[in-house]
Amino acid sequence: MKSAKQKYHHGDLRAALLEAALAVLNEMGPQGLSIREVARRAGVSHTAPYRHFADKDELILAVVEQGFELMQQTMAAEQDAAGPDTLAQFAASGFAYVNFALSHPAYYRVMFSGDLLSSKGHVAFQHTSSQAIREMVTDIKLGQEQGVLRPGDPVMQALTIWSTIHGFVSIVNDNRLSHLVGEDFSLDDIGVQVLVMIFDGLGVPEGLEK
Amino acid sequence: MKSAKQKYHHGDLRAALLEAALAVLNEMGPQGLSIREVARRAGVSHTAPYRHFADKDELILAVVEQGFELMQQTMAAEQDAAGPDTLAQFAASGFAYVNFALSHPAYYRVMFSGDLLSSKGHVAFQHTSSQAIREMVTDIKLGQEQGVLRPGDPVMQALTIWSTIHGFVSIVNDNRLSHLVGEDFSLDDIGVQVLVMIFDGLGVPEGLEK
DNA sequence: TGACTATTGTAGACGCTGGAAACATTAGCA
DNA sequence: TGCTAATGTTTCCAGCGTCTACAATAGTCA
Repeated sequence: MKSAKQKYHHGDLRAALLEAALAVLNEMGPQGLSIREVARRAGVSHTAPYRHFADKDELILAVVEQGFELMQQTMAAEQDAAGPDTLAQFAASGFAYVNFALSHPAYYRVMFSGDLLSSKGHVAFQHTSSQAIREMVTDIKLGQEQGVLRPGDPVMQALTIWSTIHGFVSIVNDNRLSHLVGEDFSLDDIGVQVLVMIFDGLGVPEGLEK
Repeated sequence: MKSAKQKYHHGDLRAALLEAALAVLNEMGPQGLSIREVARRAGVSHTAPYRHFADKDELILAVVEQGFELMQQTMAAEQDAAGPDTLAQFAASGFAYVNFALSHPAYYRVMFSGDLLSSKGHVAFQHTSSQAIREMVTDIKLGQEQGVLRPGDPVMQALTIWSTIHGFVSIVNDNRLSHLVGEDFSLDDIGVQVLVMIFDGLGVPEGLEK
C-alpha cells in the first residue's frame, strides 16, 4: 500500500525518473540501470517513462546533462569563493572538479563513460563536455597573460590538465588504487600531490641536470 | 552451409570465443557484446560458452587478461628496442602505451572501463592493472637514480604519469576531441605534446617569474 | 457547465538477453 | 571394447527494451 494517495497522473514524473535513475546508478551500478527498474522506483508502469524519454539513451543523456549542470555550478561557486588570485582560482577549479568526481562517482561515471549508451546515443554524448573545456581554455589564457603558466598552446595545456585530472579520478573511481590509500594517505592528499606534480613537471629542470 | 565440416567438438572453442568477443566489441561496441552473439559467431549453440566461462563476467575478464598480456608484450618490445638510455626507454614505454590504447580501442576500453561487468565481477577486475603500475614504479626509481627524474615519491610520480596517459587516451577514445584533430594535428603530435608537458610542467619554473 | 482533445499513464505483446537443467555426442583411457 | 569425463545442444525461465492499443485525466473553448 502506498502512503500517498495514488493519482493517475504523477505530477512531475520526468524529475522523479531522473532521481530514481541516479539512485539506481549509485546503488546497483551501471549494469542495474534499466527503464523498468527506474519505473518501478517511481511507482509507475514500465512503459510510462516512454512518455518523457524516447528511449533508454535519452534517459541516460538527461542524467548526463543534469550532472554537467551540477558540476558546473559547483566549480563556479568554488572559483568565486577563491578570491581574485588567478592561480588560486585555477587551483580551486581543479579541486572542485576532483571533489565532484570523487563525491559523485555515479554521476561522473555516466557523464564520461558512454559505455551505457548505444552507439546511436554516442553522437549526442560527445558534445556534452565541449563547454567545460572551452571555459578551461579561457582560464588558461588568463593564467598565461598573468605569467603563472608557461607560454604555449592553451588548448594543449588544457588537454594535458584535463587528461591528468580525468585520468586520476577515473583510476580512483575504478578502485584501482585501493592498495595505496591507507592510514597514511587520504585521497585528498594524493590528489593535491598529483596536481602539484603536473604544475612543476616530473623532469629535472634545465640547468639542474647532474 | 559452413565451409568446413561441422564437428560436434569445436577443438579450441575457448580461443574462438575470445576472438569473437573482441570482434564484437570492435564492430558493435560494448552494448553489442552478448554471450549469444559471441556463440553465434563461433558457430555454436548459445549455451556452449558456459562450458568455458562460468558467466558473462568471466568471458569479459578473460578478454581483459588477454589484453593486458598483449599490451605488456608490446610495451616490453618497444622498451627493448629503445636502446640503453633510461629516458629513451621511458619515453618508448609511454608511446607504446598510448599507441596500444589508440590502435586497440576495444581492448583498452574493456580493460579499463569495468562498466561491462556486474558488480560481482569488479572484484577480480581491480587487480588486473596492479602489475603494470608496479613495473612503472621500478622504472621511475631507476630514472630518479640516474638523475633524469625529479626526486620524490615514485609511487606518486607513477600515478601522475599514469593518470595523464590514461586520461588522454580515454578522452581520445571517447571521441571527445574530434574538433581538435584536423589537418594540422595528428593524434600522435598531440600525444607527444602532452607527454612533453607533463615532463616539463605547466607552471613557470622558479626564478623565471615575471 | 459540458464536451472535445491533447497529455500522460496502463496492459499486453514481441524478440532479445543471461542463465539453469536435462540430454546428446564424443574423446580419452582402462 | 566399454566406461567416464568433457564438451556441445535443447528447452525453458525471467528480465530487458520497445511497440501498439487502450484508459484516465487535464486543459481548453463553446
